[in-house]
Amino acid sequence: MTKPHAHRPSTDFETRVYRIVSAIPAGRVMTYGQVAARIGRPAAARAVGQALHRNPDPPRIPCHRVVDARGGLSQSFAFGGKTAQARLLRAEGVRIRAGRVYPSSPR
DNA sequence: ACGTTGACGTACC
DNA sequence: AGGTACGCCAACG
Repeated sequence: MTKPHAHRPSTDFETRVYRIVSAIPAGRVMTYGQVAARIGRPAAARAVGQALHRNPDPPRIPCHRVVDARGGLSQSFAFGGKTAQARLLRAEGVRIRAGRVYPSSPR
């Protein structure tokens, strides 16, 4: 049974993105580019962002731990933008400053 | 099937 | 240092 009726037509790409992001431990962050590179598509950082935007299971997929190359938080983060994301990260011990995680934040 | 969109990245001014 | 321009990739209408 290959997918009876998936209401979520996740593609392989998305599946891999979610899988990698789900594995990011609390207190640590990864960049879109790193996730993309890990999938084998180093230039697909933008697509990674798209996939996270379509995050099917927010509570299960800690997408707040993904930031851009400069450590910048997501402006369009679900419900609250950077504020909400910053709050989640701070709760895990990640230092945020001016909407960005510190340069030396564990990756 | 094509064009547009978007939670990126890097180079350049 | 900050802002602009262009390139990349996958999903969607």
